[in-house]
Amino acid sequence: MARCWLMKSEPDTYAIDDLARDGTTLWDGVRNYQARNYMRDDMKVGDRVLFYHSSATPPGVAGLAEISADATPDATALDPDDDHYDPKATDADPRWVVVELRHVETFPEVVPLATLKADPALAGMLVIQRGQRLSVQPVEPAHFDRVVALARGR
DNA sequence: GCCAACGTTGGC
DNA sequence: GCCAACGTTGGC
Repeated sequence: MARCWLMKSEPDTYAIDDLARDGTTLWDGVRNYQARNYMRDDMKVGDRVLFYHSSATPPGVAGLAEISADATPDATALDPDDDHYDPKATDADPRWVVVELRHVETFPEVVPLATLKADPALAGMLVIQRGQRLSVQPVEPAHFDRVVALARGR
């Protein structure tokens, strides 16, 4: 059974429209161990993803994606010229991973964080918790489906 | 721009 | 191993 996830991106850096244009993208630059462990250990091809715009107006879920390749080493950690370079990463122990995301759908309108917070059906969803900064989060299937329904105006 | 929350680092 | 200091995230 495919799992469900929420992945955050600042649209100024990489937005759902960029993913729609590219088709697929390598999700690089993650430098948080919990997020990495989810990507490395639990994400599998075919998993469903809520694509979330953070630090946006408004912040919220902008569309859907799916995992199109399992975790592989993150080359940006090994590149001294890259913003995400990690001097502790080596070829033998790359430390960080990427997964590949494929665009599935761009919602007609972003489902705002405020809407998620106001929906009783989404009580307990991680992204609406105060102080929840994790950029890769597991999502319960019922919550995932509810967000999709909200995007459809239902 | 502010600030709360959280993760990481490094001295001890 | 503790914990203070610092850096980052991200909503508002």
